Amino acid sequence: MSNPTEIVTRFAPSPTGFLHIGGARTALFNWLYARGRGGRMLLRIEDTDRARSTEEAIAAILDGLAWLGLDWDGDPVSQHARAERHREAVEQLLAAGKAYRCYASPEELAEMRETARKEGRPPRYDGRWRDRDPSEAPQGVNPAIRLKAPQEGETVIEDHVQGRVTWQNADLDDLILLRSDGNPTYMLAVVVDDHDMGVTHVVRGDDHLTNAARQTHIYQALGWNVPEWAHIPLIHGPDGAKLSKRHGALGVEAYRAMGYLPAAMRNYLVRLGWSHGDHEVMSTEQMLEWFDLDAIGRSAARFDFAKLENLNGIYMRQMPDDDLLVEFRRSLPYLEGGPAFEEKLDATNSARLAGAIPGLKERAKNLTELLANSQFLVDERPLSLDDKAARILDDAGRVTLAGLLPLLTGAAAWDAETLEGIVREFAEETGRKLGQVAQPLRAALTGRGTSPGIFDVLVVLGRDESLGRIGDQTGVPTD
RNA sequence: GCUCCCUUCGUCUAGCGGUCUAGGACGCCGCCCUCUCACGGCGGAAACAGGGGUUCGAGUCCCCUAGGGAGCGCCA
Repeated sequence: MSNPTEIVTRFAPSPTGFLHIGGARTALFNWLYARGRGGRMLLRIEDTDRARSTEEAIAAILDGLAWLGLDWDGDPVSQHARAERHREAVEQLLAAGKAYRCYASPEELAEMRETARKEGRPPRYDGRWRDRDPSEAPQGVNPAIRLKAPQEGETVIEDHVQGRVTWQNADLDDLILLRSDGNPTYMLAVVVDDHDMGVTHVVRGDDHLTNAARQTHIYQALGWNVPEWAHIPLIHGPDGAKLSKRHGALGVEAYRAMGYLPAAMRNYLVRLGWSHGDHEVMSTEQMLEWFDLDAIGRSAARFDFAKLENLNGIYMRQMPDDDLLVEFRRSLPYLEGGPAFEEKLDATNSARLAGAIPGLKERAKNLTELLANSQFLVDERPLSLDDKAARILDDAGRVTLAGLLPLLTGAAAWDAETLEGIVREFAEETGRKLGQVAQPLRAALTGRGTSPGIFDVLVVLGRDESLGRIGDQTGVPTD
């Protein structure tokens, strides 16, 4: 029922851990390519390794994709569940004489690799059972099934990213299709599944590049069309080495916990290895329109937190206040200290938060910072002061506040314009610079040395709370 | 060891033989704005890995060297 020219991609993670950052980018590329061209993206869980696959990992991967805003068509396919079909394909190959039973023991195999290495040849199977008569099979040994791969000539793949890549068939060996316990190998399963699922474009990490050559042999033996390939470079850590846990190879949920926005994450990831002229910030719509496999670079990119941070800040500032507020509240359960903050969001504090968002979002590059900078809104009197605030509220600072308090108490209206007028006038008449008044005020109102504009803070906290907090620092009780 | 891939500012990249005295972004430095911190604005330092070719002309094409990466399993 599928359109013959329709593009079908797939993301095929193995559920042995979380969705790491490289996998997330691979998924994004698959998604962009398919969705940008009216095609479909499928999801397949490569769970043939039963010992290492877990339900939790599957859940984490689906959750990570959902958070990133990447969806797929149909139900996720379990590779393990298709083992019968994989065996069936091998029977077909056996019947056609394109595969054979191999009785070589693990010891023999190890020895083969050893000698090959010594002689400066690539370590590979020597094909000792390739043309041997079945009657020579040892008793009581279950054979593995190997592909009878071409031994001469060369195998060429035309890759959308890597270009034309050529291997001498002599350097490739007869890979195992079915293990001696009857279970299909990854190499076989991938080919059969991609074919059956109608995948037209295989977009994956370039650690699979050589696999493409060997898988091509399987496609050819089965008489199937070879899909289009796009092997994208891996992401490296800041030091240029393979991305490891101490770099950025965290699960995407870790980025959520650090307070990054999914949209910013997508934008950062898509620019790693791909670009469209000088465009740095682009909407998802633009990505879908511009993204192309042929424009992906061939060299590995390093993961740079500073740039992610900057992009995330841009997204936060660009986002409408209401949207950011929703996103922020939704992420609270995942942020450190978020749940405690959430508990304090009664009607009053929620209103304060909503009112403070415009001033807050200019000053935070991620939601974790936004949370930290929002803390003063829900803190209870009397506020505890951080070091900087304590220094500002020295004797002189307290005297200043004591002088200002009555004027604020008598404010005709509690809006930014009126309050600014009062404070500026007070500063002028008492021969102080505005900063000499604003800073003590800030310290008293927020308990910190930095905050959004002080007049906005006064308005957001409201008259009673503001006067109360100032009073707490002058020793003059107001309620 | 063998096979394959890669190499432009610290980082992500633009560049698809002449428009490159190499452009943008992050980061960094300086100045401005300013009630703090940010935002914003302006300016600055900063790269074609090295060597050979090809060509009238090379960051762009070819080769070599060096450096980096990936793969070489009855793992995926």
